[in-house]
Amino acid sequence: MNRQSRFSQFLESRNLRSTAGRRVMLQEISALGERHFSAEDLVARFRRRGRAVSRATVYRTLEHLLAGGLVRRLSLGHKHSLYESNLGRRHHEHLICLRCGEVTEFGSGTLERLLDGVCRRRRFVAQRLSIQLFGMCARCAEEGRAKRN
Amino acid sequence: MNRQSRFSQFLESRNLRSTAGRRVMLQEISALGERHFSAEDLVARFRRRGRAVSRATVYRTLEHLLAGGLVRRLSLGHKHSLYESNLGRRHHEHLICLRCGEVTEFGSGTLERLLDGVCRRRRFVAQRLSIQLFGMCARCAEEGRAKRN
DNA sequence: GTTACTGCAAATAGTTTGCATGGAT
DNA sequence: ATCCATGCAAACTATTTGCAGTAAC
Repeated sequence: MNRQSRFSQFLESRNLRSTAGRRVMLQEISALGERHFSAEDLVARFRRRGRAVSRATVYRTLEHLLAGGLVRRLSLGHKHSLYESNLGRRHHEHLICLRCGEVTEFGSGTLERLLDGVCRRRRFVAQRLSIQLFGMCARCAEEGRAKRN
Repeated sequence: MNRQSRFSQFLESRNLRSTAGRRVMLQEISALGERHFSAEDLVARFRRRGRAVSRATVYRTLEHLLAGGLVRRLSLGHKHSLYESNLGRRHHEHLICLRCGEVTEFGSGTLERLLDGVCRRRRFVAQRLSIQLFGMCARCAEEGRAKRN
């Protein structure tokens, strides 16, 4: 099932209406592919393309997309949230470089199985994982080493 | 090495001064044991005990304690940060119940080794892990099941 | 004596909300 | 016709900051 129809279905299932703003948002988010984006990024992109969607609507729609599992919200150490499209993507988590800000992704079946085990043992029903490793990427670590020598 | 002397040492190493406010904060945080607390919690506790430390100082001192590794900052899904004392504690991560808000901890050597491997392979130097599982605790899941039947 | 620390209040930034109007069903 | 969605601006919340006075070294 594609993004469009998943969204329509979600809207219908909750008695939400298919409006221009919502369709544009879904479209724009699809266009962003695997990139991370903030609410503000979206507002700016809409402006640039002359299809204004207000900040309020962006935030409200993001809530719906989150509830419907079409996007994922990330906490990568900024005071604002970032989001990423969540359709047709393998589960993954993030490595964040504290020096240059680079964000890379990693996924691991072993990791997921391990956490599944943790949950099963505690009869905890996980709905959402949030895993981030903060540190220094290879390049920055290398530069740091060079400087110290 | 105990908390007090680790803190003194940290202050000294950075040319920071040992002030009343900072000592009181360290004390109060020790008294909180393994509990999680917000910046605001601390301000309130100081008020109640008649040893006022201003909000600004609380935030500024928390920064130092974080830098010195004496406390850890947690993102448990609120808009404010929570903190926990980080001395004499085994590494652990958190399970957060989205229904009742209960937070439980879990630690796993296997998990740490696994993530170490991920980092080594990418030559990423991890400084800090942030792992949260959001979902439903055993009790809430049970109640949910009961209600649906 | 020098320099760092503190408290206050104001500033900041991201996000949320009330309300009047417009649009989907 | 109903009731949900939108835009605007104002509200809100956690956190940060400038500054003038105070305390540690």
